[in-house]
Amino acid sequence: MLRLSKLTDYATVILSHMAKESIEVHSAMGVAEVTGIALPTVSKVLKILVNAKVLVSTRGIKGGYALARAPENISVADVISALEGPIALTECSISHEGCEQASGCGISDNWGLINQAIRNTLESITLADMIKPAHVPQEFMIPVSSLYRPI
Amino acid sequence: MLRLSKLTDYATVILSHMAKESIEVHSAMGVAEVTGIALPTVSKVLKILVNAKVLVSTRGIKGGYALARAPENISVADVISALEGPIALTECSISHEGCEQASGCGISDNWGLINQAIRNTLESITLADMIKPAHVPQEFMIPVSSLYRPI
DNA sequence: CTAAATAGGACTAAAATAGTACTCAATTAC
DNA sequence: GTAATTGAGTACTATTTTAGTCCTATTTAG
Repeated sequence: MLRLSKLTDYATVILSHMAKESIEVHSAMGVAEVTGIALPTVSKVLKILVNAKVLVSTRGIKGGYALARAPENISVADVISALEGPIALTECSISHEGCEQASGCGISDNWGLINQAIRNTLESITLADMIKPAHVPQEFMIPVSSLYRPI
Repeated sequence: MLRLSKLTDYATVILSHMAKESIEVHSAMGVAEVTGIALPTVSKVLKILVNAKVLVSTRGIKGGYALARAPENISVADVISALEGPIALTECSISHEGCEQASGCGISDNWGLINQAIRNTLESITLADMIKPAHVPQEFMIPVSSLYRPI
């Protein structure tokens, strides 16, 4: 299904919540209560997001988590790659190691193209967009195939 | 990593091979030999592709598999959805069942938008494109975010 | 010093995926 | 008509990945 892991899904829910609220610092427990996600799981996700520099944390009795930058500057791609690593559909887009196909394959460049297209899409959408009510435009992308035609 | 399953990867390799060869009918064994993928696995993938109507098969002593239509008319999206089901990043893009977030969520419409963008990308690329040498254009998509701005 | 909060890592259980094997059905060559 | 060849369908097992939990530091306000 080309689907994201649950943790990534949680991450978007958590970040949307944090972006919507005006308060700056959120404790893991607070987030857990609002989102309904179990505390240990929330905690895990928050830690990962700090490592990925999407959030910043402060420890201690008044500590908690806050967005590392404005919602306009946090892309969906940031969130996904924080939780799932580099955005690449196929193994060979990351490394060719152990790919017996290597020589005869010839499609890996094309995968690179596809990955790039998807990465662009995901980088174009920010947390700020996610918390706005969506309006779905009729046509919102140029088909990539048009670019394969002779320049 | 947002990555595809191995079977989907195999499917693209197999289909590329079939699209490149001028002969029309390929036996499972032949494909296995050329691609280096184990026969039972090739066989499994081929059967799935027949069910998804990407391939057609004929049984009997001269039987085998052939593309159901021209490579120009088989998209990467066809292949992915054959192997992995509908292209949707999040569970709630397919069904809202059992989503406690339901009321307060408000981001599911935005996920729908993202999914649509990715689906468009994948539908734009065909098997014919995959077997061509890639040339990577500098800029090949309009950023989706530009469409969030007031119409 | 103590309470409240995050950091980091280890561990377990559950689910998805990959891969294989086996039996049935169809077609063709002879 | 029969045997050989090829795909169809299904079921099973092993492996890998993911999810979720818990425990033990570390930091800081008061």
